[in-house]
Amino acid sequence: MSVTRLASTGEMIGADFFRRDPLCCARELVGCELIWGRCGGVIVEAEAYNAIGDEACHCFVRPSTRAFVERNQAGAVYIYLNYGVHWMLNVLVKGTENGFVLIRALQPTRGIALMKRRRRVDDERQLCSGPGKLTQALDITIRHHEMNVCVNKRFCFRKPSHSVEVVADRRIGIRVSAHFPWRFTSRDNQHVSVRPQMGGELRSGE
DNA sequence: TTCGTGATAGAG
DNA sequence: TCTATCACGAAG
Repeated sequence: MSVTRLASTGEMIGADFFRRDPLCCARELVGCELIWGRCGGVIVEAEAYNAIGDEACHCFVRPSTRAFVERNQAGAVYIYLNYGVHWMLNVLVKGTENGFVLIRALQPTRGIALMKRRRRVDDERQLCSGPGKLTQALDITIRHHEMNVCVNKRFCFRKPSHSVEVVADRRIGIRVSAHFPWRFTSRDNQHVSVRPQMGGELRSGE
């Protein structure tokens, strides 16, 4: 009986990774493992937000977000409370284009029992299959805001041990600029928050 | 489908 | 001060 292992190589992702552009970072983060203290999981869903020309990015409407970009280095986490309930985990990309990657879903790999207690669910698919779920499972809150994930081995990203097939489709949950195909998911993965639309993959001319 | 929840920003 | 908005999730 074969079991799919989703372990990472152990090689930590450095700041250079985030000194490029948000699309490229979001796409390549799929398959990487997020380590957060005693817990972690493989990223199976991520979205890109561009600081310039993207109405859905907080930079478009929030002066405080633009200030965050100015004062922080690539790899800093940007955390905010959504709908008064859910913390959102983003990573600052500061390079050829500035912006953020929103981490939207994980396939749990470590600290699963602890995450189940925090989430008060037993089904592993319910642990981290959404941006608000994963922050609850990993106990990510505003206290982590502005922490840099490229300098601390306890809170970092690790490169994948194997390549993953990535699907690009429209971003979800936003009311503006949703047409950009800037959501990246791991193909057929059961831990993705919402399955990509049929035919929603990257097509030429989009 | 509806609704809770609080940070943020902008108007008055 | 007041109000609109919001990258969500759970319940029904």
